[in-house]
Amino acid sequence: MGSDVSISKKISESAIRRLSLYLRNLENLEKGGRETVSSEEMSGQSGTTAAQVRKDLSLFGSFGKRGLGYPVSELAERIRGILGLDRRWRLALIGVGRIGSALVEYGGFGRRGYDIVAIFDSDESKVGGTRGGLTVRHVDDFEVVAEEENVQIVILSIPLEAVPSVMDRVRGAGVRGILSFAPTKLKVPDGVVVKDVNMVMELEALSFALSQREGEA
Amino acid sequence: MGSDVSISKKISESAIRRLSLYLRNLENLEKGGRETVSSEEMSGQSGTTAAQVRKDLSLFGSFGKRGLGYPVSELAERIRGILGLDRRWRLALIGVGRIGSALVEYGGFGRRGYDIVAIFDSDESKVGGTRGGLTVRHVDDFEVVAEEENVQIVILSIPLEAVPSVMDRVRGAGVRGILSFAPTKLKVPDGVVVKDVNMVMELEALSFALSQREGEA
DNA sequence: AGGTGTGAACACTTTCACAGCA
DNA sequence: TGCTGTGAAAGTGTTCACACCT
Repeated sequence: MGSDVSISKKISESAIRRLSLYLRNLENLEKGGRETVSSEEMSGQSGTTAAQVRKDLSLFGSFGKRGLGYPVSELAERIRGILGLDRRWRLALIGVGRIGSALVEYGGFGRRGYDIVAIFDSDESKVGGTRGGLTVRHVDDFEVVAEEENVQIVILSIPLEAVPSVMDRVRGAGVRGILSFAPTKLKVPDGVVVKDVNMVMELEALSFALSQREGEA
Repeated sequence: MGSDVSISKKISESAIRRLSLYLRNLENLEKGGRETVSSEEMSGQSGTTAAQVRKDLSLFGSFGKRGLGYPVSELAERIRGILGLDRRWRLALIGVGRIGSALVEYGGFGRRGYDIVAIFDSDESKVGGTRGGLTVRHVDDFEVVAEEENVQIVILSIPLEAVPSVMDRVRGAGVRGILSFAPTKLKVPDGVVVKDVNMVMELEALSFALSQREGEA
């Protein structure tokens, strides 16, 4: 039955991350005018194996042609569909510190379907200022504005001590997705999805690996 | 010779990430003056299970006391040792754009043992300027300076198109660890460890999860 | 009693290897 | 022939359950 749409299997986190990587590589190939690509070549660009690429793609359907490979543009389009990038998302950013400001001013999110529609801070001296063309609002107004602006995803770039109070507001607003830069495991109700970006954790994984290596040979 | 040092078992990436999280939670407990903590409580703060916590810790030794739990300060100290945080690391940052500047100016790395000792860019108009008290050097000087300054880890906050030329220099300098914000899989020689921080990938994993949910119920 | 440390069972992910289609 | 799609095998990571120590 052509139930192409709703996926019943459980898709792993890592498979999704790889899809995201494949997509970026496909988009580069597309720019170069390439028509088809093999799982072998895709694996080289993604640091994985050809079998892994085929398995990942086969979770969502049969996109390739045997003997030929995958059609570049079509596959890219399919992956965009899978990742929910065939639509636009409305984001709010809370915490206009160094990282928060850098993110708003970066402006590259829009190109990938993510529109930052409102930004917030609790610091009165920042409220009313602008970043990347948006006016900083007070975080006390978050629930109202989030509703008005139909915010679906929140980017949290706030320090540890701000987490409890800010999270009360975020939960109150019924936001379903959070991209968190806060250095802690957020507590959220069922149904809310959190992804963490944690530089310190990555650095620590790095120093662990380097320390290990020193011990050897 | 307590064979405490070199670990023979294979330690998973995820176990290390959890250790990093445990450490942060332990340091918070320490501030609150807590003496001991159970795997049960640690699991609550880390979003995992008590068994997982015990397994993770047991990979490196027996730090707890049956019937009592783990001594907070001592365990924190042990984890710091495991993660290679009982020493200082010398970092260089390449790419003083928005993200790069935010990272240097953040200044919080020093507190955790990571000293940024030099910063680089290829943009002549930025070279000679300062960020967080450091003078921006030209990336052409990277190899020389990295040697002089004994750089062990590089933070790469550069755009895609700069990757090939910058990576030539980084490889040439014999750096062993890279924390990359570049939106691609870096190609490095054996023995060089790379950790990626990729916000777009996390956002895409988020929109995938949210899209899935919409299909349901 | 209370809570760790850990082998054994289970669950999930990746790799292999090959049938089958263009 | 060339390369996909996929069951089956191998490998990894997580959970269970309980012996054992304080």
